Amino acid sequence: MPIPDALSLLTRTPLFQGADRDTLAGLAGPAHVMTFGRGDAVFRAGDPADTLFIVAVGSVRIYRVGRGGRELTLGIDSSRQVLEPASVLGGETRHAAHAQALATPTVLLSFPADLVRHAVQHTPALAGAVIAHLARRDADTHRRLDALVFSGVGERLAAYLLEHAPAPHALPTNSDLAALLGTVPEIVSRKLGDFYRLGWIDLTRRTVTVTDERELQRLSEGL
Amino acid sequence: MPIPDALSLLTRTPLFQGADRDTLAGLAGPAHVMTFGRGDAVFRAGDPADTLFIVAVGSVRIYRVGRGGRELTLGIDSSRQVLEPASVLGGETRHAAHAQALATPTVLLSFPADLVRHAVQHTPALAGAVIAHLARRDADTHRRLDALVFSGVGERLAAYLLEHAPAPHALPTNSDLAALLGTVPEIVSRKLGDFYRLGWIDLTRRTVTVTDERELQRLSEGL
DNA sequence: CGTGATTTTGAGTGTCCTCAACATCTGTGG
DNA sequence: CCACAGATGTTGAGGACACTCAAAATCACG
Repeated sequence: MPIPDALSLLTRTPLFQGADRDTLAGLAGPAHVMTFGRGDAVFRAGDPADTLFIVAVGSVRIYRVGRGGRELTLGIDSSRQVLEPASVLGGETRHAAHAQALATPTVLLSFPADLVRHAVQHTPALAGAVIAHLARRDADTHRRLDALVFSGVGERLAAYLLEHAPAPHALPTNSDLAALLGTVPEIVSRKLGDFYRLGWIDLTRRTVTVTDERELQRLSEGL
Repeated sequence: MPIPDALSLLTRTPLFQGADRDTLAGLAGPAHVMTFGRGDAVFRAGDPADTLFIVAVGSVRIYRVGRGGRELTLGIDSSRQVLEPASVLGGETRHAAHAQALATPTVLLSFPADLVRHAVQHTPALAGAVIAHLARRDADTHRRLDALVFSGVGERLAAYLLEHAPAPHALPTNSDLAALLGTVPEIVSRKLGDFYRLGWIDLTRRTVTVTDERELQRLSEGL
């Protein structure tokens, strides 16, 4: 499990494409390496957002908690992704969501937020990459909004399967899927069962494969 | 109905705070003035996103259309707001949503997107303002996401009333409210009726006032 | 004062959620 | 290799909520 050094990770981080080596080297200096185990909290909503984390190894789930402990996953960041860039790079002082390591080990590099903000300010190419990245996130989130308003769990699950299971795919737990789709585990179970009975997916030992892409497509688009 | 000249509008546009006068003057040159009436389409989803619009007079609704013609309002931009900054400033080539003028007249200034992008690239203070703005939008949209997942129409309507009607407030039509809250007009009507009967709001000739802030607050937080 | 849009209300339906019981899987230690 | 415990998955029943369709009432405006 090699832990890449800060500089080589930075140069391969999509968000930082376009920054010259010197700028990145200046950031790499004060970097810290942090290691987490599955389930560990990286930060919690309300914590000061004074650190920028980049995933080196493993992955991290960003989520919010609602009434009754129900969770909504906002995103999952794996290698070379930046956690909650909006909170840290826009001047937010506190995190708006929780972050939790998904794998053991999950290795993160941490950078002082003000240093990163400074580098972004003074490196036009970097600023451009950050803007493009935030814009893309904005578009994604809006797509998710209208999926929640305009379609049901069936549609959203079908879309998930089409995206992840053209080839055999190891399903997350029903709880994880539910948090991703904005529902509860029982409903995920029922819908998966429905799809299986309809012959649209194959499902053995938590491995799914889409077998009738056409029908799932039809469903995900709402008939 | 004075139409401000492009430069003075630009200098007072929040998104462009921090740019020096010369930069803005360079943008103001190629600006066009466009006038719309209530209901006119400014652009539609799928249109090329090669123009940046800033509202000078009136307001513009950004929305998406789902199955059965149901609409979801993503945002309403009024004076000095920039329309769909994410599409135009992040390198998107097409608009992801529709935009429609809400008032007669609605006056917009239009700027070539590549010019604006260029200015943003080369003016660090501008880039910083754009990043902060996009980050704020990101946070807002995530708040909306979890409101949709974790709470019902009643909660969302209560939150709307608390935000807009501490003082008497002219209600939009039920259809408009429904598009804002992610539901249908009939439900808005019923919920407003409930609140009225409970004595939580006063409602005369489409003007609402919150009369029992405490109860609405309780509801909007889910008991 | 009439016409078209909007609001209100009723009735019926479907989806999702909750709670609870039961089944299955996974990994551990005997 | 088996037995067990805890986690996860499945299924049933009941209820809450939002949506649809349709009719009636009200409003806005010329």
